[in-house]
Amino acid sequence: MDIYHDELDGANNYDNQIIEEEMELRRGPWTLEEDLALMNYITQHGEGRWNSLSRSAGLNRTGKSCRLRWLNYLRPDVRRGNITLEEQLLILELHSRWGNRWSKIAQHLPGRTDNEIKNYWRTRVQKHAKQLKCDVDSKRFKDTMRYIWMPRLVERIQAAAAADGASATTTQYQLNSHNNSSMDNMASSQKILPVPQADNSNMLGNYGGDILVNANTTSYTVENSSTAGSSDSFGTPVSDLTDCYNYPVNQSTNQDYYPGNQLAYGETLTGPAGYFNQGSDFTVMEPNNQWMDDGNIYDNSWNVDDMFLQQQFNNHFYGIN
DNA sequence: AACTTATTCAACCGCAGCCTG
DNA sequence: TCAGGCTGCGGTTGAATAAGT
Repeated sequence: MDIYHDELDGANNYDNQIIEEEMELRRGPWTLEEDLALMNYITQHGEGRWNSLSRSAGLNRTGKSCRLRWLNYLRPDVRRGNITLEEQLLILELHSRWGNRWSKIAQHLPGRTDNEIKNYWRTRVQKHAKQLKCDVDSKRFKDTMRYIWMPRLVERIQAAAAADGASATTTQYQLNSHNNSSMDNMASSQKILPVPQADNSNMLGNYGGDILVNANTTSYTVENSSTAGSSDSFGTPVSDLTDCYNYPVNQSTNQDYYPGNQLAYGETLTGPAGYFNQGSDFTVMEPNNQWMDDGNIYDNSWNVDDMFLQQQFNNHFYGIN
C-alpha cells in the first residue's frame, strides 16, 4: 500500500496537466531513498537554492520540504534525543525574554531545531499552563516558571551533577537572593532565581552545551556538568521536570537507521530533594513513587512533578499548603 | 482484547521579508 | 518601482504510538 495514495485520489477531477503536477510532488513522510538522495546531493553540492536543489537531486518534493527535512532531521549536527535539563532551563529563560521566537531561541541550542523547541514548548510547557488553569502568557504562569520551575531545574541539574561525581568538573549555580516583591512571601530558605533583565541582550553570550548565563543580576551557570552538551550526553538525555518517564523512542518512520534514536532514559535522574521547604518531600507526597530500584535511579514522577508544581503554584498564589 | 483518549513530533501551510531582474 | 521567486519563520495538522478504561 502506497502511503502516498492520497496524491492520486480524485485524479479524475483534474485535467492531465494538473494530474501530472499532483503526481510529481510527493508529500508526507520521507523515505530512506529520498533522505539518501538529499544527503548525497547536499554533500556534493552544498545546501541552498532549495527548489532547484530538489529538481537536481531528482526529488519530487518542494524546495521547502527539502529544506525542512535537511534542517530538522538530516543535518549532520542535528541533535537527536530528549531535551536536557540545561536545555530546558535555557528554553524557559530565552522564551521569557523573546517569546515565540523559536528560530532565535534555537540559535542558542546547537543542534536543536526551532521545530523541536516549538514542539517542546507546546507539548510540555503549555500543557502545564493548562493543568495549572492559567494562560501560558499570563504573569502567573510566567512567575511559576521563573520561581518554581526554573529553580527546580537548577536543583535537578545540580543533583545530576553531584550524582555524577568526579566527572562534573565544575558545576556552579548562583542563586542570589532577590528583590522581587511577588516572591517575598516565600520562605527565606528558598532559593530564588532572579528575574532576568528583559533588556539585557548580552545575558546569554553563547551556549556550547553549557548554560552560560551572565547577567548583572546574576542567575545561574553550568559548566561542564554531566548533562550539559557534551557529546557523550547526547544519547542519554535526562527527561525534563515533568516528563520524567521513559519516552517512546523516536517515532519517525526512518528511526531504524538513526542510531541516535536508541536512547536510554532516566539514567541520571535523582529524586527531588526538597528544594522548597514547603512539604516538598516527595517520598511523603507520593509514597508509591520509587526513586531507587535495584541500584538504578528512576524517575517515574510525571505525577510527582505535576504535584510539585501544582503544590508550589497553589501555595504561592493561593496560600494553600 | 478491544476500544477510546492522550501525547508526541515530523511535516505542511500561509505569510512576510528579501533578492533579483 | 514592481513583479515573481526564494527563504525563513511561526502556527497548525495529522499519523503513529502510548496510556487509560
